[in-house]
Amino acid sequence: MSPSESNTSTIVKREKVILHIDGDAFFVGVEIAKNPKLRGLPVVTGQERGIVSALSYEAKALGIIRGMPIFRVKREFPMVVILPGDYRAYVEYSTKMFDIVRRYVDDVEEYSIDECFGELTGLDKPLGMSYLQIAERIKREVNEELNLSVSIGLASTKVLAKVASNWVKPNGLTVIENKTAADFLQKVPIKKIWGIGPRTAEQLNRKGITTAKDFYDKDIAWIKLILSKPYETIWQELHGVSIMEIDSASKTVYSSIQKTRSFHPSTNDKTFLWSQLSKHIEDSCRKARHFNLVPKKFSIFLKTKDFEFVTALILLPSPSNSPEILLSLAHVQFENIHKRGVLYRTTGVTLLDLMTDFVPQDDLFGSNTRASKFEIIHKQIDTLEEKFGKIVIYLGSTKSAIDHKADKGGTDSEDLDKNLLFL
DNA sequence: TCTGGGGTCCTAGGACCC
DNA sequence: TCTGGGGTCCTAGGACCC
Repeated sequence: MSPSESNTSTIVKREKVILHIDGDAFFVGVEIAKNPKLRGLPVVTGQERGIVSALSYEAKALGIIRGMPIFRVKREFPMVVILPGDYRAYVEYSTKMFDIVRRYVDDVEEYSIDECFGELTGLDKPLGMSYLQIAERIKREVNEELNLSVSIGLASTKVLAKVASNWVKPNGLTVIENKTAADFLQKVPIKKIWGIGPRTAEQLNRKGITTAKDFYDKDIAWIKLILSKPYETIWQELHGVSIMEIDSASKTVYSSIQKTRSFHPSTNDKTFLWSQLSKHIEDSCRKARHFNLVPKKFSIFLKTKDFEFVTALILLPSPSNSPEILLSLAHVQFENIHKRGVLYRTTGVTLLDLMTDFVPQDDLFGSNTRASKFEIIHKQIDTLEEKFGKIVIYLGSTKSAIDHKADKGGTDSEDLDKNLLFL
């Protein structure tokens, strides 16, 4: 190589090849894989939640939609098979699906339980297959080994790969080349593009942009002028310029931990609302301890019947994942934000500014000494709970939230009584 | 007392995703 | 989709500092 060549950074910008794989009606797909007799039947999951979480294509054809109350499904569509969610199995199948992709691809981003991206760029030569053949192999192996239907997209960017995998569903395999991207985008409503939600779609609609092609045809300067950075990225990606990297670092750290629950009917009952928050604080702290994370602050919120948020942000004097500490601070704020006569439908807690491996420093006022005692207790409780394989111990302030759940569950209430202990 | 210009850090809130 | 639960990222604006 001559000096001039090496100087002029002769990095040929090779187009990337990105694969996106998306499970078809994943939860229901797993249920069918577990029990093939269900194939071809209208099936929904979500029995335990009281609303439809996932549904088979046959169920969709009947007019059932996600979020529909289970009682309505029972009443209006008695032929439908209603199943409780089996999250363990979904995770298991998900892992197996990603493992199949990893047989061919090193760089895999697990985007959600039923979706991943894979970086195929340059793998055609070593694998001795075309990119399309690699995708076909992956698809066939998932189909045959897991009895699972998936749709795959192949394109030069993540955003286009998402468009592609969505193009033919279920059981599709679609390639979008940069040359033909515009033709595809003509038939895609702008709100269907990954990263463009209802707010931005509406804003764009008002400016006459209704299809992804309309957006594609705009000048980048125009995009910059009226939208923010993420939308510039989307525009570039639609044009085949890969900006978004495949993020294969496996996800073990969280930057926040959230627990929320809605209930029906909405209520103003202070004791009940507080016990819900109490449970959320306990559950979120438990999760934080499990991942060895400690929040520096946290927020509590109430959502009104009309979907209005009221939140309170609380700074911890010293980082802690002991619920007792958070509870005492949260209680004051709860008193502040709870308004008489307002009906609430949801409560929630978010742990924020999570630090890892926190070792409490002693301070002059001994507040950390207090925290340490709680920490010791919780460590012991966590060990105990792990041994029994289920949660056995809650604080007294949480009791009525648990009782409420038992009421709703009906048959579980005996079980719950036997295995729960309140401090 | 008033006047600049420019940098960093933090926060609240908005928007999005599955 | 009249709306479940769990997340992430970006940005405008304020505080504070030369």
